[in-house]
Amino acid sequence: MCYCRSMEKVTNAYKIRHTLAHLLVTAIKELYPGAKNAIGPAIDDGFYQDFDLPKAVSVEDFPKIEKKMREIIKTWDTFTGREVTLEEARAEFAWNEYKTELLEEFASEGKKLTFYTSGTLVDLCKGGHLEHPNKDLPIDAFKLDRVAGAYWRGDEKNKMLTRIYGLAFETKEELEKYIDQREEAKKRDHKKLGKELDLFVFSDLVGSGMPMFTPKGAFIRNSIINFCRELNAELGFGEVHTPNFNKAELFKISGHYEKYKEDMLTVRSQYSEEDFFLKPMNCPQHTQIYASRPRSYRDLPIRYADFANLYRDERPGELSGLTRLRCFCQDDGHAFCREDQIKSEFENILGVVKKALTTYKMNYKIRLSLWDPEKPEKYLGSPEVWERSQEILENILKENKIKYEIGVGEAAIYGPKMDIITKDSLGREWQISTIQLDFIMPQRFKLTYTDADGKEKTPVMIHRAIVGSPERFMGILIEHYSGNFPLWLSPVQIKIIPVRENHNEYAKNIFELLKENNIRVELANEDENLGKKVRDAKNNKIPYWVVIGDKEIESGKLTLESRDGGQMPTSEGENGTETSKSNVSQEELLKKLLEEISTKGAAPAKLV
RNA sequence: GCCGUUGUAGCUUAGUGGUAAAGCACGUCAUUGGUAAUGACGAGACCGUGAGUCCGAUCCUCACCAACGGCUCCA
Repeated sequence: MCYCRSMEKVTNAYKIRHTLAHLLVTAIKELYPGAKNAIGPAIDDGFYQDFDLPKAVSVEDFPKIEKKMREIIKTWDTFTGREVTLEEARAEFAWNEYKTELLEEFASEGKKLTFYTSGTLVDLCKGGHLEHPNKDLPIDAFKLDRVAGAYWRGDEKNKMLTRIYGLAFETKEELEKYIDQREEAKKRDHKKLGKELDLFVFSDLVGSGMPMFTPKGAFIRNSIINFCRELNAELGFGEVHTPNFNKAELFKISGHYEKYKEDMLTVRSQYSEEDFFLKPMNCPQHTQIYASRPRSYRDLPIRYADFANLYRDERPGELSGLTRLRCFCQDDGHAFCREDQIKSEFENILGVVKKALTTYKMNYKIRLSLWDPEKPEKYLGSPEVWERSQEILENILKENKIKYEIGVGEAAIYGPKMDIITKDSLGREWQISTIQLDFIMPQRFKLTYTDADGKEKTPVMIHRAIVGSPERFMGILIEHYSGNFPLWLSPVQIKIIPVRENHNEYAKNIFELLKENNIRVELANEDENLGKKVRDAKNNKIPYWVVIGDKEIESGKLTLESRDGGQMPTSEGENGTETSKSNVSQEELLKKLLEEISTKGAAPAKLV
């Protein structure tokens, strides 16, 4: 069965991948009698195929399955299709409830039913195969990759099927290249680099999804937060400080209790009947700061920022490094404003988001996240309010000529949003920045302001985050920079390396000079040889180091060396590239460092 | 939570039904060395946790915990 999306381009690689999915079906049905095949599309790096299997398949069975596939392919001369009647289709797939469900659905939608045949295979399919599989399929350019569970039709209420993933390319070389690239990407993995560079740790005793940041890691996390603070000040967001747990009542009014109770952690007090909850977000509390005194239309927008810890009871299988945690924070902010202020508020925030991501040299895309009108129960508020608020957001993007894609069903429970999406080293997408429009929460908390005409009105609430969650963002940044943090984010910025013991004193003077100027400097005065000291600096991905020996002392000039040849690190950058050397005076060194730190480097971020 | 994989020293890994090996890192001593591995010696692990089978379990079985890759979810 194929799952060809009509938009999909039927390239040769597509045909190969799609044909392989059919081939896998045939092999599995021979090796596992009683196996039922469900869907099996071509994907970016190969294909997958879902099965309902009589017994478990594990990766150890892959060689046997691949061998069978290579046998069967010899018997596939042609791949031909023909249209069939609903009756014929029903009869052919009476044994397979998944196919039956699909063919009934296609028929009811008035779609044509087609069977495709090759060798002994007969499958319900739209087409898009190699015409002569035995001649055209490169049999050494595919490899079964992994096995995973997947719910039938993506619904967790349905039966879990076995999904077998395969890698497939047009040539063996491409396959090998892809596997190598994936290995390389794994070297950038923030979980691996986080350990190697001593940035954060987990402990079985502390619990899963609860990272502890070491001094170096905490430095980076704090630097990310402090940069958010600078940007918040620019936008007029005043930082507030709020408690970590609240009465349940707060979340009942906000609506989170009803919709997200399962994801909230309970706190019990021996002095009160009702449970408390560790807060999974800050917005309800911020409404109460707003509500603490009467507000005039002249006061708006009123803007609060918050970096409080948040707690979410994520399911164990969903946790992942720093990108998905149970305890984390957001660079959260809420603006309460009038309707006529929505546009400028959004534009200002968009501008600052762009500035931040430009500074970090991140690539990103913008998604307009809308509600799913077919599942209104997932959201708060009436369809009219949703239509109106979605239109406002879309118009802002259009007027500012900003490229965006639409994400149906990606909205927050209380309103539509603009999300900034970026990728990790393995190509998985993560939301970072977000700007959300909310007409609902202010109503639920009965927030008001007095308008120019003396009447009480309800403000609009804008929820926003510049980097999303500093922890997640740090994980993505580690991969983005391959651990080669720019100078302003580096826990250690420069290392002073004396060649021999008798150079230690001179080196110490330079160390003190830099330290007095708030440069994060280390002195390598341990009794080790030069090679080892330099190696340590490189392994720790320290941006700069200075070697001090007789030459330097005589000339009064320093030999400054840089981790990345003087270039700012890129996501393609890696350890071990050539370093650059230059001779500078102490004053020049200090000036150069201070300038690079204060500007944070600068080059336009690419909108992809 | 579900499907699959994994868990041996700080790190990376080897290995076995009879309580375990190596490299790096670490410590001591020697080496005063000009840019990715100076030498010698030493210390370091009840083999994720708990139970079971066995004369005996790191190894086999079960349960739990945790990590990784997916699915679902992601305020």
